[in-house]
Amino acid sequence: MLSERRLQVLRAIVQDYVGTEEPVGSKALTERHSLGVSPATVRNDMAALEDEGYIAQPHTSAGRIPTDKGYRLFVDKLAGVKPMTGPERRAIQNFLEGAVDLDDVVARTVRLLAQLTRQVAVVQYPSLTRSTVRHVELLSLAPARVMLVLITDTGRVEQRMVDCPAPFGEASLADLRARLNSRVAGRRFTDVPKLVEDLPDAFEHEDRGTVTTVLSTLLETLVEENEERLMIGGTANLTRFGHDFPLTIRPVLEALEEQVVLLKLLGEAKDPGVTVRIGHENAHEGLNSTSVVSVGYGSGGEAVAKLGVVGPTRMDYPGTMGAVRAVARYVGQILAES
Amino acid sequence: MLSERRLQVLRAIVQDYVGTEEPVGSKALTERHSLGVSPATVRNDMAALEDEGYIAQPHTSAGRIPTDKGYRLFVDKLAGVKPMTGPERRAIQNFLEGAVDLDDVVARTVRLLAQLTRQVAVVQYPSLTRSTVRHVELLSLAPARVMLVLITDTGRVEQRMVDCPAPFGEASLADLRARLNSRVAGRRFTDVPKLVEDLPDAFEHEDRGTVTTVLSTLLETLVEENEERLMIGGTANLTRFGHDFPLTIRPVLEALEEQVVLLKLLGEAKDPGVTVRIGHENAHEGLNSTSVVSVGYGSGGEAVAKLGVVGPTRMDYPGTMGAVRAVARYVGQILAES
DNA sequence: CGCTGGCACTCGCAAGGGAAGAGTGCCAGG
DNA sequence: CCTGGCACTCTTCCCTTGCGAGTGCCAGCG
Repeated sequence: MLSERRLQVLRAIVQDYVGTEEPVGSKALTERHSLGVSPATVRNDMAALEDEGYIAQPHTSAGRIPTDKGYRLFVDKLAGVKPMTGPERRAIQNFLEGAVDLDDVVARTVRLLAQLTRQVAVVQYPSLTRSTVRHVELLSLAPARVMLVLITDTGRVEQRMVDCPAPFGEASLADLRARLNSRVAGRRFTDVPKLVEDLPDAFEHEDRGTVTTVLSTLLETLVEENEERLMIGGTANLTRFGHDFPLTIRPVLEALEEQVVLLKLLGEAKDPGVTVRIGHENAHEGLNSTSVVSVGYGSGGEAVAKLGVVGPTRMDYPGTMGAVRAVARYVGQILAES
Repeated sequence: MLSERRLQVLRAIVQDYVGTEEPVGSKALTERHSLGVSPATVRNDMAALEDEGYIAQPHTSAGRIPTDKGYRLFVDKLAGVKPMTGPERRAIQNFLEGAVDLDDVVARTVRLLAQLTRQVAVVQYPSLTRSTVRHVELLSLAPARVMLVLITDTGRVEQRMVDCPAPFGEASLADLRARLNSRVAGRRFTDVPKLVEDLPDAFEHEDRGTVTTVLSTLLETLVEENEERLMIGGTANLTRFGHDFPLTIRPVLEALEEQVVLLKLLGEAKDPGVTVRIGHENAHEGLNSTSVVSVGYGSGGEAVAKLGVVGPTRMDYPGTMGAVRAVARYVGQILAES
């Protein structure tokens, strides 16, 4: 177990390193923080912290930098979440309120997060599977061609083209539309399959094929998980990564292009609160020198999607966590209103 | 006027520099290209080319590199567009054919372009203003709340919420929907305002306010030009920019985040064919060391949107132009089919 | 008149060699 | 258990030197 002072030393190291981006030595530490002890004592503490794996030195004659384990301890025990100031809150609210549609909400959120944290922001569109159905619309485009439009309570719209096995009359279409909506409107996506399974029985034999086709397209749309879209922004902030950054930035950019990777990344957040994954805790190897701060957001009490930022492990954790949490909260409000 | 041989020297310099990324000297040139003259002669030609501003030398004792003006001459006079090979064409087609919806088409196009050119790809969504209306749908969400869904022939879907001044019955809504569609379906967006201007007259007095509101929302959606969305990808290719790239890459990333800038960039393409803007020809100053290769694409004969790539001025122009042109062509086909 | 080989010159770049400085670990004393 | 002192280890920076690539110019040749 580490003594209280050693924890303070670790905290000081993290703070200084985050600020200066340079390995921090014992002398500088005692000068900048009033620890009440001499550099020599700090050196002993540092040696102990290094033995435990919380810090490391890049070269023999350099100062110490925190390891992933060190950051982890810092985040878990030593740092709180820095709340946003009043003006910041108001700015967030103002900025988000101007949004005209879901795309716009997401776009604004990304920009906002990127600006606040000065890092790369990732925002997932409200997930289909956790939303409820607001309305299903069917449009006849040709005798045997129907367009299916699905509208969710979060304002998201999905559309699919359906090629019917047989021509489908306007009357039947209207009938299907009405029956479908009366069953699924307002229901959760996960409940929809059960709710519609006996629907074809209500139709004439000749229409059943088409009804079945339409329904299966609907179900496909509902479960289609690769339809989990997201938006990223603030990639220009990657240039603040560090000195050796050509090597670092490349895999990060590549990872950011892989939606699958990103979704998994955000998806790992399980806590109701802000989740932080540091360095090697990220499964994807291109992101081994980055940390991901993420949180769920949603219109009601429950999270329908995630958002977060990706930055260097050397980041201002309290500030970033504060910003992420605040933005998620306000986005949730905006979604609830619309 | 430059002699034929000097033009060949310029072409050789561009080709070599693009290949090696290093300033090219007179000796290397004569070795790699059979110009039929000695290095000394080439030196004279180089001096002349430098006087004319087509090439420059980074340091006194280095080889020459092409200037923007040099690239311009190369693109205009010295290089053709390299057509895609058969297998490449087939790969493009296969890759694009799997798309399920417009978003997917655009996403695939971006990935494809980025991979083919190994550069940053930018694809604009088919513009609203140049498309035609496939269908307008109206959904009653609450007594005085209507959702307007607009579907275009390119498969794009836009939706807006409309708060009505007065409650609006289902019957009136159905009436409006029918009248609206019979007038505008299949028509070009630009014609819509004229087509609907007398529509409120057909309704009862009490509904006119609502009809007017719905219509004006529709018109807003049609003209809303900042709704010009686009998708970018392949940013990881930025790391191949060059050695001094931390300085170069930053402004480029920043420019790429500004949709406005990008749209303007693509928009500048006026030619029916592939447009190339080299270095300082780009208005935006962050893109002074990049070239933009863009072209319009569309489902029919007419272009409804643009796509292109952004890369270092030192790029393989013939290959890039070929890829951009081919992709645009196939995307157009895909859009026409859907 | 244009091309060619030769030659002197310029300069950037890489390698080598100190010198300086930062930071550490350890030890003896309070 | 903390502190000041001290020897030691590296990295970093700077300066010098040598090399090589590439140029520009010139005299000669077809």
